[in-house]
Amino acid sequence: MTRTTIKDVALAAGVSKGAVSFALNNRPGVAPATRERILQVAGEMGWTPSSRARALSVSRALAVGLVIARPAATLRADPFFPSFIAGLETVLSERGQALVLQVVPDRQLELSSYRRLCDEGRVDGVFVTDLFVDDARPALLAELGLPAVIVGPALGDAFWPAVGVDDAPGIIAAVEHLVALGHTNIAHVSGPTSMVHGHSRRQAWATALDRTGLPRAPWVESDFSAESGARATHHLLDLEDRPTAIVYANDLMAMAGLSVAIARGIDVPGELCITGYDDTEIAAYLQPSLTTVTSDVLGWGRAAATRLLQLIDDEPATDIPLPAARLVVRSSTGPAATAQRRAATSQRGRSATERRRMATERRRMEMQ
Amino acid sequence: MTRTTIKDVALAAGVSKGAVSFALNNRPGVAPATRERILQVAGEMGWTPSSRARALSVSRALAVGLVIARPAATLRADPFFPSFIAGLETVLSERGQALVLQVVPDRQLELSSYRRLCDEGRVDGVFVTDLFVDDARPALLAELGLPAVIVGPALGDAFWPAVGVDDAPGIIAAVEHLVALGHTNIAHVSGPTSMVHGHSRRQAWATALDRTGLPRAPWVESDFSAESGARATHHLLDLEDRPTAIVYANDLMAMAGLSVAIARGIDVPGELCITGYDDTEIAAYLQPSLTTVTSDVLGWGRAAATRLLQLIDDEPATDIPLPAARLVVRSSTGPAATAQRRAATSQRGRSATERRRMATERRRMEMQ
DNA sequence: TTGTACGCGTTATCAT
DNA sequence: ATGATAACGCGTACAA
Repeated sequence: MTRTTIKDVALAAGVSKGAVSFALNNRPGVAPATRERILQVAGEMGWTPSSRARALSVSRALAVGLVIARPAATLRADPFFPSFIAGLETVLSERGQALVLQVVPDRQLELSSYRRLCDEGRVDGVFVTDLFVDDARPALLAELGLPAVIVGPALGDAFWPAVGVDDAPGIIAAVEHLVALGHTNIAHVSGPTSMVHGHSRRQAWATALDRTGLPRAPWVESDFSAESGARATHHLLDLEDRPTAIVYANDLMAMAGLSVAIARGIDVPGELCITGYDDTEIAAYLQPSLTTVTSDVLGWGRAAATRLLQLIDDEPATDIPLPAARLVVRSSTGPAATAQRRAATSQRGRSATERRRMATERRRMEMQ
Repeated sequence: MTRTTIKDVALAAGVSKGAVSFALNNRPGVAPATRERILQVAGEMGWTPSSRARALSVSRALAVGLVIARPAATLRADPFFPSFIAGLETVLSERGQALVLQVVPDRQLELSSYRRLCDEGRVDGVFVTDLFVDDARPALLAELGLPAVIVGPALGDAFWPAVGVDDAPGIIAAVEHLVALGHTNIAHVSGPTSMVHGHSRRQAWATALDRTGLPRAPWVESDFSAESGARATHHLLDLEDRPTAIVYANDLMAMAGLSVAIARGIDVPGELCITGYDDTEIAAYLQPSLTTVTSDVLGWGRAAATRLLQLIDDEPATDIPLPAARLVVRSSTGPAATAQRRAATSQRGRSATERRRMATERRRMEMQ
């Protein structure tokens, strides 16, 4: 028993292949009665057009590509891709487009990966994620003539459309939240500033500080990993003029930082406030729970997919509104008045035991 | 400027299309000199065979599929898929196979998703993950005649080959580790026992307890989420005969449980020991760091991909050895002698302040 | 080695 | 307006 083809259906319905094709893609030129009969027969025979044949004949891959250039170790800790891909899928699957995924360990292979996807005609367009400040991909894709959507904040001279949740508002909100609580020494642990989202979050932090007229605060460039977050935190806590708050560029580093603080006997948020970015599942369940920035990554994926399909089909771009990144205040941030006083007296003044008592007291209250 | 095809290359090299095809797939029947010249010309013209045309002519999709049936919320917190996919890719990409990924929100859509992938001829085979104890997919795929590899521990009457890291040894090692430390009341927080990995981990826990002759201990069925882990932990800690150790079926629930314990003023590992499963990136950086089970998910992906391609090509199965899941001992587990004593006296005996002092003392030591 | 049929829909051309 | 016919897309594979 071989696969049923359009020919079989045509034969069974007593019409030509063309008629079947027209009926299926409901295009004019087929009498309503005939169309009905054809669809009926096709349904009975359980025929679905072969996407390989279709792809060849329409000169389209009927698929789009996503290349992720990350070592497996850093990929598994990132909550972004699973949600983003889930978002893409909601749009792609209903439009009959497949998602071809490639994972490569570094940026060099990434370029050849895009090139191959294009040369082999596997995809009609691609998503570009994890953009670097100096990224070769947009130019390569322009040269290849392969439609692309940049996933992330728009770059200056964007040849390709960018679809992204701007991360600045979230970071700015975090800083403003801390300022409102009375903090004046708000440090930052950034991602690699060679990456667009590492850079933009650092920039947002600096801008927010400038706006409020606060003096420069220390920052450490890290790489989004737990290990780098821990190291950066140790560095900041060893400073003469220790910050009373640290804004991290992601949750993973923030969580590692939180642990470092606890291990050093520093009370959070009493003596040190911490904010993250991503709103990881576990963030709300930490002790203390993590104040962080959340964004609609699922919607982001939907928007990116929609935009790419428009680009591929030469349709005009519709504006897809995305909710801005939003600060979620939890218990890793708190009033600075207290924090200030405590930080000032922590070395000698108040005893370590007393500080711990206060910390536990607060936890009890949080539990209700 | 239109795409260059095999015809263009043949013309330029002064040979027939067939010759070019033979040369490219280095098959006999072409003189070495001619072959050389053809490849030379093809290289200069930058020609890569169109995978759509190839797919149609060889009656193969040249792609394999992975369908993930998870709501986005639970998908983003799972460290498994990113690593697993990275593992798949190392094998697939070098074999010229594309990975078609589908994400659907529930099990019902999952079935139609596989069916469509097959009917449209998009893939030559698929991976089946997140197997349920009573799962309809193996039968469906057998009926469709679509090659499949079950990702996970082998089921009884496996029609399809299963490739998986057995999770039992890891859980058993965790229990034995706790027993060796002197624990006698070792509870378990499981995943859904309707899922194979939820079931098998619970089973492993029970088996390990039986082996050591310990009495039945309480367990709570949860759903792998942080929220359910927290709830289960509260339940266990409210028991009359409170466990001194809890083995969780994944890190996310374990981390939530850890926070619950801390919030309730219960010292970990002093009064309660905790183990997870997955070895999430953050696990090593928690305070206390989490004892958990690690497995080579990347290698698992490689093995699954290798096996599926063998199945598709009707090649004999080669045995791909996978390292067994391994316990990683960190500081969320500790001597039970102490734990026992403390648990017994915690209500009245030793004061809360004193317990906190000891906890902090230990943290200091961990930091070195 | 070459010529050509084939895989399977889509679409342009043509006849009714 | 309906529907049939045939060319096309691009490699692969077999007969010549």
